[in-house]
Amino acid sequence: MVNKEEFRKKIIITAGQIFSRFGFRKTTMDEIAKALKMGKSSIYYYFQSKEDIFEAVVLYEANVLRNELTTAIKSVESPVGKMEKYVFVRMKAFEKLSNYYNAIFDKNLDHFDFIEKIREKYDREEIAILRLLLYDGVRKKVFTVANSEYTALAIQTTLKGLEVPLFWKKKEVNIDQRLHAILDVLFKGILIK
Amino acid sequence: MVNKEEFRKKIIITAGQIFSRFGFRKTTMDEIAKALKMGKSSIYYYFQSKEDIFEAVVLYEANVLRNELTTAIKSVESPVGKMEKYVFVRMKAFEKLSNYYNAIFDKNLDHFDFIEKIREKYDREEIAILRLLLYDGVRKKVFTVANSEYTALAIQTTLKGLEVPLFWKKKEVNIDQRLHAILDVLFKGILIK
DNA sequence: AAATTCTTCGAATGAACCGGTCGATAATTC
DNA sequence: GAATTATCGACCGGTTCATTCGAAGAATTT
Repeated sequence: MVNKEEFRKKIIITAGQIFSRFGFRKTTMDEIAKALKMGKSSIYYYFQSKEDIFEAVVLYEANVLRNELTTAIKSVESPVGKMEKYVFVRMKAFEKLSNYYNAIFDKNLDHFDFIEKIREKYDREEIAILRLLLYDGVRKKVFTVANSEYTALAIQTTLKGLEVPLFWKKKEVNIDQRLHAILDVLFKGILIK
Repeated sequence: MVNKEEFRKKIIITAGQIFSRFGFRKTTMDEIAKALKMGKSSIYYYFQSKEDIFEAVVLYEANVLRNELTTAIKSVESPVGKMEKYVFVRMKAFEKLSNYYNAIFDKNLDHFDFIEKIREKYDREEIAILRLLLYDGVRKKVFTVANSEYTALAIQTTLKGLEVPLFWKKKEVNIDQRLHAILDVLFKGILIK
């Protein structure tokens, strides 16, 4: 191995794939080890515990999401496009992540308070981004917003509302459809006539 | 409950959803019971064992697939359309079913020989359908096939080849793309010039 | 309404599983 | 060839899980 840190990352990515598929509980150390073609005990050379791996995965995944989101909004010019892109990428990511959450709501997972921390931090970042998108739209005379802070908060609340069914049942999700509808409403209520 | 058989079916459908998501091994009786809003022990009034439920689910699912396939090919007129539709529906179904298989390849699942039986029966049926589709195409002067039996077998082999990556890794599957390519090749090699 | 049958369930059980430890032993570095 | 780094098999104790069993709640029959 080139480097211990390198290999930790490999573990994080591999474990992340399994976690995201089966959740924390249903994923076993043996599976992770097998996927890495190594003995179960070897993993403990790199991580203290299963929970530690999980934490690292969530941290890593949060970073990936952050990057995806920032590149996503950079890839489009128009305020409407940026907002659309942001919302889509965000929801797509949460769809993928829903299994992590399912795992967490699973049982007595009180000791995962770091998730709460991440979520809070991420929420603040999201508000900031949304406010920026709104502000940019206003500057370009495409949006009309009384108070960007409050509007950003409102949008975030809506997005969180969309998350719920994802974590509720894996059944058919008409998310796309509802997403379009919501964006439509959002813009029609926001755009300068 | 209206009827014991009715309720067995309900169990099969509910259990099927969970099995298809987590596989045989990772699905617990408690989960099935909870999804049915009943005590775990109650399930044993309807089924002898977890394996029995699994068998019933696979049987049921095989039937569903059969129906989907026959209605699919009936929904289109042209031989090319029939063949396309058949192949698409079949691959879509196998994509969904891949988790079942993952479950089976999991461990020492030797006692699931009924799967082998079903597969054999299904393979024979598939050959029959494919041969019919080919024969129909020939009759309508759209296909030109030397020996419909052999050609049907060749097509089936190709389809099975497509299954492999599904059961290999859950990773991004560019199945759709490859499917199109294969159908293209198939028709170009088969169609009357 | 008593008896009988159908259905549900909580508690118990024994076996398998699983996260984590430990000491041995390769593999690599110095 | 000693020291350090990395891997692993075997094991442990607690947990989980499929399954059993007997009790008892509903429903039906007598």
